[in-house]
Amino acid sequence: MNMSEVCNCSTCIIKSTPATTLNNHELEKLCCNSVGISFTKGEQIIKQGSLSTNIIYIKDGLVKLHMPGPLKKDEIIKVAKAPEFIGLPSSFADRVHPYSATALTKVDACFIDLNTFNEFIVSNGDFAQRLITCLSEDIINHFSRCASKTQKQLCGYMAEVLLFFSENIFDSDSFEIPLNRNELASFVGSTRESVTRILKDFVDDGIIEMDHRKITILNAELLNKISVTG
Amino acid sequence: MNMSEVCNCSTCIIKSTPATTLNNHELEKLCCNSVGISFTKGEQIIKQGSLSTNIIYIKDGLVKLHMPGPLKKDEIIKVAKAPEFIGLPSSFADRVHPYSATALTKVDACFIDLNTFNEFIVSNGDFAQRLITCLSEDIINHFSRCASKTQKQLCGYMAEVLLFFSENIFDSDSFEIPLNRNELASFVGSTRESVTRILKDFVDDGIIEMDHRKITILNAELLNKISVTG
DNA sequence: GTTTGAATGTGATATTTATCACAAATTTTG
DNA sequence: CAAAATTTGTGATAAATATCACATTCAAAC
Repeated sequence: MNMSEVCNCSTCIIKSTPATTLNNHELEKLCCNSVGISFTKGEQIIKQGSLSTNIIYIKDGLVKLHMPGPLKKDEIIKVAKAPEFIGLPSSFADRVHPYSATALTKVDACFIDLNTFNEFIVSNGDFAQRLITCLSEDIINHFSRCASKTQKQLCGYMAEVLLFFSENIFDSDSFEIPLNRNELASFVGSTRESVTRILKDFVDDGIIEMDHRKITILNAELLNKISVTG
Repeated sequence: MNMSEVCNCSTCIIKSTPATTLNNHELEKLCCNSVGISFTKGEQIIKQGSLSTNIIYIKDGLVKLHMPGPLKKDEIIKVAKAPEFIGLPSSFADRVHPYSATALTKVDACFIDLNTFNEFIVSNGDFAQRLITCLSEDIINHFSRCASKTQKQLCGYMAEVLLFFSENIFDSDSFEIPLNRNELASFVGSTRESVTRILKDFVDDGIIEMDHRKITILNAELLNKISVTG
């Protein structure tokens, strides 16, 4: 964790949507009440159970949100890609984070003082409105992800997840999955062994090519069909 | 659907948390831009795919939020109990409802003009803040429900659902489940037959008493243990 | 009150996925 | 680079749940 980041909110080019509504004065205030922090791969950004005293904005990198499920098993709720806020809901509801967040790559984050953020919400209606949109989109995404997970069987959901990485995260047919098999399992809600087997099936059927974590999608159309069919 | 409700926002005693921050002038405005509508059991309040042009606030009754999952199967996302907003996220994100809402009992609802609501967000910071809290709580609840659903096996999640109805909805050990077996199945993410069997097991083990949809929890402690153990 | 249709229960069976046990490969560490 | 630790693959088996087919009960309509 490196806190020596020198950066200026006014000139920052990776502003969040809400932050684009801030005027110069507000941006200065934001700058004085936030700090840039870098994390290396594997470092914990949010610790489940801790108090949420900062708003966390990811400027660069990939993050996994995960929580120990009702049973002991760790469950990955979401793989988030910068730029994006993480842990927003817990800042406004419980105040205590129900989940952890861990860096999957090198991550640059801004930690913003919660009170300052709240002042913007109260004093700047547009800011509040944009923030509400961010939260709303997050819920809706989660709804559909959850529905897929419950209804599709494993191969269908695995296919969806591969397409998610390809389309939403890496924007490429070829990418290195930032999760090991165990993490993949807790992302799709299954076990390491089952994940291995499904992936092998995809390889055998010529749908993907795989070299450890490196995956190349050879037949996106078929993969999509599997994802849709379930 | 009955639109002849006469009610006054200023004197309304089932105000939403955000609405408690409104001053007299704003309440009057709310009143002019909202309308009370009643629904009978089974009526559709939100139709999936329709445009969200109103904020919907449930003043009385039970509602199910449900959407056709990735496969054809209907999935019940949530059983909501008044007082509560429904369909909030879609009003601020997509504008098109990703799910339907159907009355499980007689329902009294307020349909509030979206523009008016947005004006409050922009002009009244406290209103915005309370609304953000509502949304945040909703996400966090959904996170944990989703985690339970994926990780617990059916009997564990069924137990959780029974306790949910008992504790969160009816506040009683004895209640009439407002869903038929098929709906229950799409709530817990399983099939009608499996739901029947699990429920029967609970009866056989003396954990619940059951007469059709009427359920009495005899051994809440054990039910809770099953829910926690998964 | 019969009739009709929907909802529910139940057994037999098939599928899917988890679990266990261990081997092989890979990465990390000293 | 060797040793240790972690991650991954794989087969055999078990467990959970879905599916199918049909009987039964319940609710609604005439």
